[in-house]
Amino acid sequence: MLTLQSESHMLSKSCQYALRAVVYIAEESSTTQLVGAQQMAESLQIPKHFLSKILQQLSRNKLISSTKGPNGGFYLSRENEQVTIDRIIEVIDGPGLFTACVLGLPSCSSAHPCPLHEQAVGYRDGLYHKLKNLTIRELTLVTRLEKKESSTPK
Amino acid sequence: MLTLQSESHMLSKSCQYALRAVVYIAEESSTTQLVGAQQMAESLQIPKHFLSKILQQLSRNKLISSTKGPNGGFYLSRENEQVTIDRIIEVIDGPGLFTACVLGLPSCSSAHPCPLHEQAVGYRDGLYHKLKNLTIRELTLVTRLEKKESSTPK
DNA sequence: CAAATAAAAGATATTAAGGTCTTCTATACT
DNA sequence: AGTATAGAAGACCTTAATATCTTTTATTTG
Repeated sequence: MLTLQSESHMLSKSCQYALRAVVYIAEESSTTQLVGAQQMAESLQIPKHFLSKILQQLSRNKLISSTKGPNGGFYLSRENEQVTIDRIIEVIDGPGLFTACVLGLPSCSSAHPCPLHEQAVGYRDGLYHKLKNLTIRELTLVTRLEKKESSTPK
Repeated sequence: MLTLQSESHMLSKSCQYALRAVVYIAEESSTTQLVGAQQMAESLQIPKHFLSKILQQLSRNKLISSTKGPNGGFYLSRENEQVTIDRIIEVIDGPGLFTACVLGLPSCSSAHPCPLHEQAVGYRDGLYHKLKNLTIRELTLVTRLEKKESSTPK
């Protein structure tokens, strides 16, 4: 474990940033009060310009909304709030995570499964199904609920 | 989806190679007939020297065995056959995949869950449990079974 | 013991992800 | 209209993963 080590993390850093940013936008912004990339980068401890790129990409793909100029920033439209988490992952990391073979075999499929196919697919499809039905808005509600619970004295 | 794209794959390429190699060794080698890195690289279509490094790392960590010299190569000892798949992933990619937060938050835990914690942990732990109880030997048996099934005429 | 073989080791190259900086453009407000 | 603000865009740099090449060491076999 000296030289070789990838620290595989399932989602790329870009994608992790994207998800954290979207949650932040959902929580901190409203149609009257937008949230800037600057502020977001500081609060989330993400390099500003790198975050900007990610936000732009999400914006271009209509997953979040933005306005330029003074008091500009990012926010979620009604439509954006219904965007599901799998879409964000798909836009940033591509569809590979939920479709590609765990062993990277192009020929692997349910008809010609690799040795790990069955083990992996169950896990993957389950998560995919949840994420496909989990909207940005719902995700923040979950968070608020969890926060409330964890602040309850035991 | 133009410039930014990570093609996240859950397991690093090194790790995918490692798993494919281990399966290959389990299937093709015996205590009398070892399998060389050369042959393995050709059969599995993996860069030879890169594969060698991975095999060395597995060998150093006692997950596979090797002997040098003519007719040398890699094989699985009795102990190696009982090695579980999670160990291979751990040695190559580190323990992160099964412990780190999906969003990359260091503070995330079941006590202080991130918004995706519950969604991710259930499936992750499920897969981990399976891999932790799946030995190299068992994995090849699964493969053989699947091959047999897929060769059965419908 | 010499020659051949094959893994081990390590230096080096390539590529892609991650991160930074500068310039440009749209918008709001005076 | 002019100026300040903040996102958009793109060039550029750094680091880590991936890949290649060369040398060394251990082992077998004649």
